[in-house]
Amino acid sequence: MSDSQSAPTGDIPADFIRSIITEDRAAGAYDGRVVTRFPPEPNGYLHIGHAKSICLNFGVGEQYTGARCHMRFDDTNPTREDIEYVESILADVKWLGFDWDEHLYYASDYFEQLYEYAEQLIRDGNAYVDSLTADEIRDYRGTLTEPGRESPDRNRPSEESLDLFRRMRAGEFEDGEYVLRAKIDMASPNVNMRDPVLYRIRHAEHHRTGDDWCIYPMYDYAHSLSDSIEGITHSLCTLEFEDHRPLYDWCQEALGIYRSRQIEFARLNLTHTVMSKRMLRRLVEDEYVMGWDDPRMPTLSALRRRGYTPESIRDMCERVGVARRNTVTELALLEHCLREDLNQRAPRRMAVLNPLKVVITNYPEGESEEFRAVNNPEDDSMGTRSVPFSREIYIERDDFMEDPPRRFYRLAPGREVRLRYACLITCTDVVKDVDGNVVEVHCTYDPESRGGNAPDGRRVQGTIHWVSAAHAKKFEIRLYDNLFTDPDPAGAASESGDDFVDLINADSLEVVTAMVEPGLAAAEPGDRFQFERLGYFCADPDSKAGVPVFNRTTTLRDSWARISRRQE
RNA sequence: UGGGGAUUAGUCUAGUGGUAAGACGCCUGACUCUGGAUCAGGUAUCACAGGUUCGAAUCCUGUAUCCCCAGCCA
Repeated sequence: MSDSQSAPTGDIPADFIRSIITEDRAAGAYDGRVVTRFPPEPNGYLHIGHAKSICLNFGVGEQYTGARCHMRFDDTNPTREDIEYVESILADVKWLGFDWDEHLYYASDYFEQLYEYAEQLIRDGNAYVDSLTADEIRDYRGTLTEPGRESPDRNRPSEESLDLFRRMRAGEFEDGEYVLRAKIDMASPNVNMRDPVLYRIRHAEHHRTGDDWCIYPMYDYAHSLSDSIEGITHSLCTLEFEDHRPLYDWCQEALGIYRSRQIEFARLNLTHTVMSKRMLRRLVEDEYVMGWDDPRMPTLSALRRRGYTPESIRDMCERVGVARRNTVTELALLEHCLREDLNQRAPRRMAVLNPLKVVITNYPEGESEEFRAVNNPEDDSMGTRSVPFSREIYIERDDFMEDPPRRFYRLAPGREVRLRYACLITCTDVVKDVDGNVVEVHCTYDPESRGGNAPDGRRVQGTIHWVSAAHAKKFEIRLYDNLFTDPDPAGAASESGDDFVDLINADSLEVVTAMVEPGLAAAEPGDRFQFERLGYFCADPDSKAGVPVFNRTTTLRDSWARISRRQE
């Protein structure tokens, strides 16, 4: 048996971070506690990349007994933040299925305490108020290969710095007049350690503290201390903060406060999309997409609207794992996770996206009947439904070919196929317009095959979906394709010197009016279905009562498409 | 030699001195009232070059390539 106290709950993935945590527990570090945190700045919408961090931090918080994960907003820059973002972020984390219980925090809640700590740094000679301008500070900082120079204010007596710092807080100075700097090492090979700025003056209204403050702490300082204040044991962040770790440690050490450990991991990148905030904002603001939740965006709100399940996203994050290597995960993995999930739970329906009329010439005019259709072959408990059938139906244009190639086993002149759940039909005639386009197909049906099989046991190769013309509803369906056909749009753009928006897939959105089975009129926004042989679809919030609008979440795997492509 | 990281199949991840594992993708085939799902099989010698060792993806040395850092952003 395992030793009870340090035993993790359930199966824990063996990534390097969890290995560290498990070892720490076994060694009794942090009194056996495990506390992580997810710390976004409320200045934008969460995207699929954030999902990895959320799954990691909240995942760890769930997997070890007694562990927890704090939800914390790193709201230290009032000029770019807004309450709108904190609300959307909270909603997205909840949607993914995570819970912070009562542990919702804001760095801004610690402003007073952070200020006190800053005074302590000054008193201890570990920080000073500097009057250099932003340009001068940059100049004094040196370069990557040359050491920096000390500011003339570096040896300002601490009483004087203390006085100036208090007056900074009191609002006696303009933005930029003074900053508080840590006194570390201007010659450090790590430029982050060359007396980094800890506080700046910003006469701006903060979305939570209003105008209580006109000085705001910088990220490195606020983050390190917030972690310490909350007793975070493992502070998990992305690779680009690696060079900040010495400063993170310095802040806690100089103050002699609780020590947290920062551990960096590689962020998630996905093919066929962009993930940088700058690019996503551009797509929205220049109206290449309809908004942050346009179903083609990689934001969590967009994926939700498109029909992705939170389970599929979490599954993908788990499969991708956690490591320190910069990588790009194939979109195909996310799509696989999605299909696997939806295959189990999405009820089946029939819809024809690109209709071709079929007249069943030996079926009595004006009559109709109903066939029993299985709602989900993967789950009997989902039951069956009845689908109306009549003399005229619609089938998919792609399911008929006048002159079919090898291995095409759908409808063609003289061929017999099965209408799913209904009966066998044989094509007897083709009606064309003056230009020679097929506008209608005539078939006969075998009355003995009602239900789908012929009593003589003969087999057909193809089964196609259909909708009764007399009963069909016409609904709008939005078909989405990747926003970028290039797997690495950001990389391709920077390599060729093009603007990344020039790489946008012109066919990323196609709107069609489809013929669908009548029962679908009752679909509510958010309802997901599999339209048989086509893909997964989700009713959009744009739906009106009785008139849903569907988004295609993703297609089904299509091996015929691959075969026919290869035959060309 | 500015500093810090990384390098295992098309992609992601495991393996931490004993003869490369899993997932996605792709390819074969079986099955099928979704060309879906499912099932079976296939798909790399571990960036490179040396060295240590009976034995190296794992240890040592060197080389190469890629990523991050010079905001009063996070």
